[in-house]
Amino acid sequence: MDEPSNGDLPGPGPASAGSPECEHAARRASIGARRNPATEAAILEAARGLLAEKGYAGFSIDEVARRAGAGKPTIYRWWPSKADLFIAVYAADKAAAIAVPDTGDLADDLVAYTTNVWRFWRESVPGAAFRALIAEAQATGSALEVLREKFLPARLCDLESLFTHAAARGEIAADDVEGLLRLYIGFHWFQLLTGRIDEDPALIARMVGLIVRAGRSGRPA
Amino acid sequence: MDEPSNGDLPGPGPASAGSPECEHAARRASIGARRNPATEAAILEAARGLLAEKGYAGFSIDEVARRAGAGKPTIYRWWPSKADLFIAVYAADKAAAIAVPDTGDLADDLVAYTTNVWRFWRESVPGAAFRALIAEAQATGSALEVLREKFLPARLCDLESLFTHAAARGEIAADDVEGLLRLYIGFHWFQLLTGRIDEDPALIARMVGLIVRAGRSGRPA
DNA sequence: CTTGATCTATACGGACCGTTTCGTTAAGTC
DNA sequence: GACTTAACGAAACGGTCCGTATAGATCAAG
Repeated sequence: MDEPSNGDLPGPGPASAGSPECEHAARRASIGARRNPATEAAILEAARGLLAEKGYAGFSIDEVARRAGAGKPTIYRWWPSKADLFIAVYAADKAAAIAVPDTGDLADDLVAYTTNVWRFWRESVPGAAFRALIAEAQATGSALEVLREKFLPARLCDLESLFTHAAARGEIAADDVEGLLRLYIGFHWFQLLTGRIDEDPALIARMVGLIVRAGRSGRPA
Repeated sequence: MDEPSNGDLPGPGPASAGSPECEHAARRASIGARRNPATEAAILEAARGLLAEKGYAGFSIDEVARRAGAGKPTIYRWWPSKADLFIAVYAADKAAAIAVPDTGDLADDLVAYTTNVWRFWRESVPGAAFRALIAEAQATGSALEVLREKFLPARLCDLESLFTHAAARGEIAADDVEGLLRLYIGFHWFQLLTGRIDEDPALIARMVGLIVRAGRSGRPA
């Protein structure tokens, strides 16, 4: 996640003294003129939990702020849009995420990889974050841009490497890599967006079979 | 559009309020214990216009009611959710919509059909309605159900007939029809949701080529 | 004439938005 | 040590939208 880090903030209010100070120790005050990691963690964790519980519909900045015990301005300072927050949540889990198999057989690799990704989407928060991001992208143009220019390329490179490796081995035609990739990604989206990522594993094998066949029959003889 | 009572104007607003001649829009009163077609048309037209202008983000029931000169309860009575309204808007235009080619060649048919559909999505409101419906389906579970159980099957049958006809001709294996259909629909969605339905027509031909090849190589020899 | 469904209009309580103000805290700088 | 700078939580702003409730008017059907 990139840091906006624009030093273009309106100055703090004029200083004055005197206040009731009998608060619990739980409050996370500023740690000075820099970002408080505890605050960031609390916000991301709150966003994560809220997304897991309520999904896209029930996701609000107000509620994230409440849960995190954070101020809304703090959230808006670093994640100017919901899309940014969704991406951050996705990225936080993505680290410990998905193994990219390389067995030397495209079909086997695709089945293994797809099974992993679907489980990742199904069993953890990022699936909800991904769906939310796509939905948000249909609402606001800036979210669409973020999705297309920033999120998508990063997400695709693993899958792309599967296809390019297969092309290097001669399993499929190099010219078809991009088309096959797009076809397969589309299938992923379709399943995710219609709530069908928990279907029969045999479906994965069948669809992978189609993809591989398409690529194989396009090889230069 | 039939104006049931535009001549005598039975007192707009409270009984004493005068100057009916100054009113530019005739108030649509009830026409009795049945649905007023003029009201329905006005609401759908307002929804259509609003969707075209503002897209999913700027779409609100309040604004539709304002534009249609209708009461919110009237809208909620017939279209309990936004999803229902989106579907109605889509269906209203779909009538005069998309020809289903049948040239006897699957690739030609798919290219022609896809070109038509993409133009339909691009140049008219239903594309926005479709995107909005998908987005809404990520937010609320009921919208997802409507999308999956009601909207999708109706939209898919045209495309499905292309594949089943091709299977009947022996162009592709009958077993692959459903998989190919899902693959191709997924591609459609991916392009639509990432704002790429205006890309190079050559893309369509290339992707259709992949699909047809996958089906062809799966035929029983 | 009564019943019942449909219409517009308005108001409601509540949630959320994105921003602003306020006073506090502490790191960085001189 | 004093001053500057920026991040912090809390609260409140005006505004929009939600979905529902209420009220009075209209008209078809029984």
